[in-house]
Amino acid sequence: MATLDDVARRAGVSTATASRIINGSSKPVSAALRDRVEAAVVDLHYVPNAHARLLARSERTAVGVIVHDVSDPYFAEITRGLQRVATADGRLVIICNSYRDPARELDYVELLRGHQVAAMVLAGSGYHDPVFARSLRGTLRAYELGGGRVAVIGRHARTGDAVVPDNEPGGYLAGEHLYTLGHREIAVIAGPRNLTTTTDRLAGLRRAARTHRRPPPKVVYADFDRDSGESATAALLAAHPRVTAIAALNDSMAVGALAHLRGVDRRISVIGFDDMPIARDVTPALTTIRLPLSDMGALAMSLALAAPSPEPRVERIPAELIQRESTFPPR
Amino acid sequence: MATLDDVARRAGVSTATASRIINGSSKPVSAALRDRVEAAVVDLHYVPNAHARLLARSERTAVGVIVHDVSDPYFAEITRGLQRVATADGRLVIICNSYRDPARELDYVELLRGHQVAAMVLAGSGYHDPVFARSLRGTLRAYELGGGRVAVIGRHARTGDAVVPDNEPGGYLAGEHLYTLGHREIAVIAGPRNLTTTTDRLAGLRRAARTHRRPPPKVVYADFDRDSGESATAALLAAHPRVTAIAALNDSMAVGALAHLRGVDRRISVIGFDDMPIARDVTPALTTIRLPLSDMGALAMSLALAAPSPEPRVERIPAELIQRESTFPPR
DNA sequence: ACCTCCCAGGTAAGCGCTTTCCTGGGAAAG
DNA sequence: CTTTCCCAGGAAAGCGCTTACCTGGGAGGT
Repeated sequence: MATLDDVARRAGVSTATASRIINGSSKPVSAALRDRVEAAVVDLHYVPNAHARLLARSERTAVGVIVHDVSDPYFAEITRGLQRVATADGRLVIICNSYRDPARELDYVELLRGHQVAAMVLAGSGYHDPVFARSLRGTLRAYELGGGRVAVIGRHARTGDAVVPDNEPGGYLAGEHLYTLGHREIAVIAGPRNLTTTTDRLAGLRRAARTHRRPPPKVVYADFDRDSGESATAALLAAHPRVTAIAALNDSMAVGALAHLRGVDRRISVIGFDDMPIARDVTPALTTIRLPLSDMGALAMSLALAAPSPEPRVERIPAELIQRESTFPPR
Repeated sequence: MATLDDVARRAGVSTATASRIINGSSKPVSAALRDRVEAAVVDLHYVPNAHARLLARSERTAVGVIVHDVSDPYFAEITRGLQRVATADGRLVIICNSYRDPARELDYVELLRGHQVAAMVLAGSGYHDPVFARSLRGTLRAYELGGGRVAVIGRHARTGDAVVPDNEPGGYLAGEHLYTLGHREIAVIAGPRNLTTTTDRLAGLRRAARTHRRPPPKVVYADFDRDSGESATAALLAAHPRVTAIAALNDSMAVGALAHLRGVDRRISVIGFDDMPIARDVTPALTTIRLPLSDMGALAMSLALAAPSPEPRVERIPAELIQRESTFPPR
């Protein structure tokens, strides 16, 4: 690859001058030299080495994002928001998929730190894992001490800038909706046990049961994806024949539940969580608890990019019930 | 941030020794020094500066990916495949969204080049735009001359390693399916005109019409997303009342078409393209032309990571008709 | 005609690493 | 007790940039 040196030599100037021209420095340069350098750049297809540049200046410009999996629609939506504000700020974003593995998440934080990102946002749920939480806090602290900025989405064992969705209230809303429709026996398809998202949404559902003086809902744990939602539904209906409504802790699993129900002859309500784009296109259209995913991403990125504040900023994101056709009174 | 110098000083060794220990160099080092350095690394939360490291070694390790939009399920699937093989190879992948803007795509190629990526894969459709094609070819050539590797997905105006899906044959399959069912008057909801994907799929549909001795299908152009598919359907039905079947050039638009149809009282067949995950969960379940998206991504990344071959490698990906419930004979 | 001043342009010192090459001292050999 | 060899460890030269600082010569002033 052509280097700045090559360009300078070809244009017959020093690297300093070439650099100034290429970067549009404020230092005045004669038009003749400028033309020669620009011509050399084109001829040589010169592109500055980003690493050398980052080393030389010490401003950091890229930002990092750690999600569980970008190809999961939930994170795809959040990422869309993150990207929107990062790009508007002229920043490259590096996306890392942790696939819900705390160890990998930690590795990625280190990797991003090594890449000198200006900020990072952790967009996945928090984990119930004290050991992991300690290491994460340590690494993140070191990063922040070095001038890095971080924002998280969701409830993490860490104080700092965060956008935290109303998972517990959202769960409550879901439960309340079902009980109000007249369901007496409901079941929950939960996500992985070690995620705070699961815990919180479930807690809301349980609170709704208490408020409505019903026994706690039956719970079956699945993996937050469609297929495990589908099989969990099968297991659940077999084990608890009296259940008339199912609350899935995210829309993917709710879609799986719907798929299973399509094949069996039982009229069971299903409510999801998140309001992902598919929700309105499945049949019956999915009743769900909406979270403004893309806005949450945008907000998190704004926090991460904003000047650090002495007080941690915590933005609560309200959840909202979206009634469609997948919930109805029991017969 | 702590530097290697800090670590070396704290451990009372030279930076050379510290570097060797940290990188597990083959050079033997006494256990005592090793322990001191490792302790210093932990104490200081030291993480090597990736940029400095890249400058010093000259091996490039990251890879770049340019897609139209990761949050579009089509690209999400492809990206999943790309990531799978890149991660297995221990590489960081940098994802860039061009949002179907050729200029932005060009910018990203330069950016990735600047970041010294070992390889890049262009995962979006090609464009019909000779000027753009020329610049792209130039930049890519310069990149490859510098030792960079590139692979593309789809038909691009460029010779080189590529995985190219059977878009034309797929379009033909879609048309054939519809004509065989007995439809005589069909319409297609196409994607943006400047994409080769649109052209190719459409060409297949037209060929099917000729083969079946039918007039060419009515065409309306939309944006490859759900909402524009929905409104295109409305426009189309108004303009061409005799149409009994619609072929959408991707599943997102097909889903939009289905959504519109749900609201009107007309029994019209819809066939999609791609077989995205949602296809089986909409109602009626979407008949579509399947492309193994995730495998295509994986394959493209393998090509990009493999040693360069003198002959360009072109992998054709067959398309397959998946019959579900959204297509049926006209009444 | 001579001295300042100014400014376009160059010189060179890093940025944080890796790695080649060199060094000095102990072990082995005589 | 020397001499040779070997090897752990260090010095230093870059990698490709940016930028503070320096320089030389023309313009302006007296």
